[in-house]
Amino acid sequence: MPTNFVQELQWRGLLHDIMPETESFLLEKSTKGYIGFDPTADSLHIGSLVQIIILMHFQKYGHAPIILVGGATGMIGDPSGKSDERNLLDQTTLEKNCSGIQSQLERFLDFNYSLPNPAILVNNYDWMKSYNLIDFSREVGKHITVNYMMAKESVKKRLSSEAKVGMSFTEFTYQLLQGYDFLHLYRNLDCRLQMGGSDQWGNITTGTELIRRKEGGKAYAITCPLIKKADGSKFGKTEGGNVWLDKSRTSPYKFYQFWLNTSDEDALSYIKIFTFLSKEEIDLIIAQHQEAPHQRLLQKTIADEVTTLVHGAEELQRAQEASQILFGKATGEAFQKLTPETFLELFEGVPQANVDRSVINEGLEIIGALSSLSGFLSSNSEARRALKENAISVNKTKVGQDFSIQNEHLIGGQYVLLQKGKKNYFVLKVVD
RNA sequence: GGGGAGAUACUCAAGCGGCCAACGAGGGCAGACUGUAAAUCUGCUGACUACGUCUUCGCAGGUUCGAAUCCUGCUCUCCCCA
Repeated sequence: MPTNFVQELQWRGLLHDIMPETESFLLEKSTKGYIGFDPTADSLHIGSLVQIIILMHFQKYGHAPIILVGGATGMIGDPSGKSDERNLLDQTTLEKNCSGIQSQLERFLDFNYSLPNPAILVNNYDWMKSYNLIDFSREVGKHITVNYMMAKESVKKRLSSEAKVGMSFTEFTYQLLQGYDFLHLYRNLDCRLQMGGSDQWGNITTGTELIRRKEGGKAYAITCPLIKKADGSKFGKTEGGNVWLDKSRTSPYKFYQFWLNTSDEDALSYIKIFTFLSKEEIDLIIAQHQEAPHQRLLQKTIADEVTTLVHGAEELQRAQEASQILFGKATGEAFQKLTPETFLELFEGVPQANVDRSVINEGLEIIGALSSLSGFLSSNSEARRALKENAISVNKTKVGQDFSIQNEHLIGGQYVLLQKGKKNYFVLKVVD
């Protein structure tokens, strides 16, 4: 059994790099630690979920987690892990994004002030906005040499020949701003620890260095590995793009499905990273999974746990029911018996288009229904192609090129389900 | 400022006057197989009123019966020197 925060991260595979003495420091007393979140969108995605979970563990072991929303640093753009210069975000977008992220985080961490270690949320725009260039140069710039900054991996990479474009001064300065954040939190909130993905190590150490030189203080750092998929592709992406935590961007059903589709290999590590199950429970599940891999107990457990964490038990149940209907035995006839209510719940978040009832009365050609009329597929050519490849189903039944949609195909007299392949759905809604 | 190289579809990358809607690779999509997985095999991957037609090879002109391919100008990128 892990007895402290660092051990917990360690057995879960969440520990990549740690500054010496960090573990003993955390054992000494309850402290504060922060992770920065980039407000590049108004919702967090599952990439950030790892960071959130780390903060949850952190709070669980009696420390106070600080969330720093990068309202100011978001305006600059972190060069870490990027080979191109980033686009700058404008201020209104940033404000909107910051507030979106804040409200999401409240779900995961306890902000209750009566606790000894409540979560705290800060936005670096608050102290950066009025910080002028002269002060910055004198207070921060003076203490860090360019030589030191150039030695960082994130900078080196951009200066080397493998980079396609040069690095702007703006991005070069980024590490100083992030370093200053740490200094600011150290001074004002007595924050002694910064955590983040392993790509942040350089930026974090600029902060600890700054604290050492300015204040003669000791600050600590922990990074976690970047989550990778066994096949090398990027974690957290699906055909539809990012997997978001906001249910209006990624429906709970899709979210559930994302985890359910995890490969066996990845699932072994994900269950430790993304669930709060104990080591004993996890070992048991893995053993059972290996007995009967086709049951996919491992994936189901992860999907259940994470969906509950992010969307709650009620949404999980719906996602499970939806999955049952879509991937269970229900096909063709059974499917067509659905009530419009259930149908709608199932396909909440699935793209929709309206069609006039008169069109259906005359019989709607499948090619038109797929492309020009609905926009499900981008062209008639693509529709023809898909039909030729036997990829199109209407109401879970495969159809060919000459199929046309009639009144009898309507579910509850109102809906038709179009489908390309196994996982791409589209709903046609008939309107009078 | 001087010299050199280059810009081709989602990405990389062939093609260097007609046989080019454009080799190949990657990616993506689909089908078979399966566990809603992985691996593997197969097909597709500019558009359309579709055995035909139309629009694409940085941008704008020109030469030619005919150009992604030749010429001129422009824009942008990279490399070397200062």
